[in-house]
Amino acid sequence: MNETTVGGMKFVLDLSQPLYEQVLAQVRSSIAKGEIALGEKIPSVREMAQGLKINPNTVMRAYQELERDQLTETRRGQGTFITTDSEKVRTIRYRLAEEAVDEFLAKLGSLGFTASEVAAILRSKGGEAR
Amino acid sequence: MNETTVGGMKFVLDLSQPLYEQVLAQVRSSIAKGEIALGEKIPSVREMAQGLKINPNTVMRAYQELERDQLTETRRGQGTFITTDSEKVRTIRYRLAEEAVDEFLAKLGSLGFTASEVAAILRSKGGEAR
DNA sequence: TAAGTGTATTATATCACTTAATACACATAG
DNA sequence: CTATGTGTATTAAGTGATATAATACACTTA
Repeated sequence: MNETTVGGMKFVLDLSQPLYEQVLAQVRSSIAKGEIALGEKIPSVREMAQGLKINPNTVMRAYQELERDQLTETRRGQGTFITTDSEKVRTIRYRLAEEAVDEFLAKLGSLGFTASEVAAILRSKGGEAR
Repeated sequence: MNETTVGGMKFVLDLSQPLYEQVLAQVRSSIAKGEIALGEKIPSVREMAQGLKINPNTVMRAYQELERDQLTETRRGQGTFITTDSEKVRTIRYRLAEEAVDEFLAKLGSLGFTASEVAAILRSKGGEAR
């Protein structure tokens, strides 16, 4: 596993997905899990780019999407900071969860599984989400 | 909704995903749900391409993946037919379901949801998968 | 003033996807 | 045998998203 740590956050990047989406998802995950404190500064665009060995523009793209979701606030000349509003984090977290659920149910629905079948499958694997 | 019907199967294509994947998924869905009978012939590559207004090569790509999964058998000069082996269909159906479950649990796990939380969310929306 | 922030711009390269145009091998109806 | 309809292969071209590179500018702080 090609694992890198930048600013206290772990990153695993591959080529199966756009890099900016992976960076976005993994920073967001750190925020959602509370692995990074509210109000805390995250690495600068250039730092992150160097640490991950990718282009600053690619990091920028991820950072801008974080700000669009109001998970971060950027202060010109200072850096990018996690929001101090815990309600924002909660909201985004549940929004993303709901999207995942909808997509999941749609996919299983298209395969002809009923709700109770889905529940049964999940019960047999449910131990995996901590 | 840009809906088209070809060979008794409904198709909705958009630009959010590769066309060949959408065709693949929607034919597969028809098979999994039993909307199309085992052994039945599906539209020829050219027919399907014309009906969906896409390139024959794109349809080919979808059809070849169906055959690789052994959901179809192709007979040169005759056409493409749904497998007569119901066990094959069952197998693929569960494989796809399992993949979807794993992906889903991984995603919610990365958002810091526990198994019981996932179960709770699903219970509140479970009515949607038939 | 210098160094470190976010941000914008322009250019280039690469890759997946899609289309287009042909051509070939095979099966079947006439 | 011929015509038509199958799957299949090949080559070429175009498009769009992604990523990199190089540079510049506005702002903050030590």
